[in-house]
Amino acid sequence: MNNPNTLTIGKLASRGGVNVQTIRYYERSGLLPEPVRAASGYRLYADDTVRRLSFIKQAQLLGFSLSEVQELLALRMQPGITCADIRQRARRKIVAVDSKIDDLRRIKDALTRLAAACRGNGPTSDCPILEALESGKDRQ
Amino acid sequence: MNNPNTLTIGKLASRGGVNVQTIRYYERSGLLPEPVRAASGYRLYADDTVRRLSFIKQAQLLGFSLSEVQELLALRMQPGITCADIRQRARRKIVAVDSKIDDLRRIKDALTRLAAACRGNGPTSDCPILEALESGKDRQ
DNA sequence: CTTGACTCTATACCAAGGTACAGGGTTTAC
DNA sequence: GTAAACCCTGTACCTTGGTATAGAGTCAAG
Repeated sequence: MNNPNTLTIGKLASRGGVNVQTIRYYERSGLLPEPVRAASGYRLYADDTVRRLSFIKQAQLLGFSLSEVQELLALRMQPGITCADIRQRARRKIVAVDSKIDDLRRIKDALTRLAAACRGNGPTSDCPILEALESGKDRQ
Repeated sequence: MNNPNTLTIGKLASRGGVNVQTIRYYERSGLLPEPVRAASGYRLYADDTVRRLSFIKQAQLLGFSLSEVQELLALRMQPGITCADIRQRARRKIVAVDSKIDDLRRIKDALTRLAAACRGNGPTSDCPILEALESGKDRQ
């Protein structure tokens, strides 16, 4: 029983490294359960809520949106859900991240081609970069 | 003089492949100049406005934000600005895109490591992915 | 017992890039 | 000559992930 509801929202915020407003926002969004309240109406959190905050932040860092984080949190609690289901989510996210990397790579290639085509002297009226943008021919 | 102001906003929109609202939005944002007006108040555009719309869209596809597009458009008109200035912008954008690619690659690596650590059998309570998220140890 | 720090709710605001709607006037096609 | 299709302005709304502000109540220290 080292888990009494003793954290006020401000303490939870500073331990979790987030803003007080953010915690209330997460509660509104369903990412954090509604906490118990003191007689004054103050929210009181258990210590392990810090870990839940950490979960949310780490998942965000890995590219999961808050609604995806919510799904992960919900999955975790559902009986019959296995590790494989979670891994499935991770794999789908890997595919999505890969696709974004490809997009950016194509963008980079197009920019690189344009920058190489531009000799860097002469007025902007002759700039191949600007010409490509106008005619829409920068993607080969 | 094959450039009279004959395009209504709807025709410009369909030729440019954008929404009528979008054109008005671009005007508000300073990306498109205020067009001349018919006696009725209707906007009338020259044919080459289609090229300007194309410029905007292509630059967006290359990762430029609308405010950056605005800068490019402004640069183009400034006397004394050369091709090299434009190329400079392109190179800065390449660096930014590269940095985003690196971020995504790090994310992908972390996800891949986690997915590999997960054997896929067993309950979610033992899932290494979920554990990593909770303890914040997924980045090595 | 007062002052400052904390908390409460409700609401508004931010970026970015638009989209939608209301309530009117205009133009075009039949 | 009328109905559909178009255009006008102004305003509100959307997403995502929060942040800020107002006005009020509460808690802890001196």
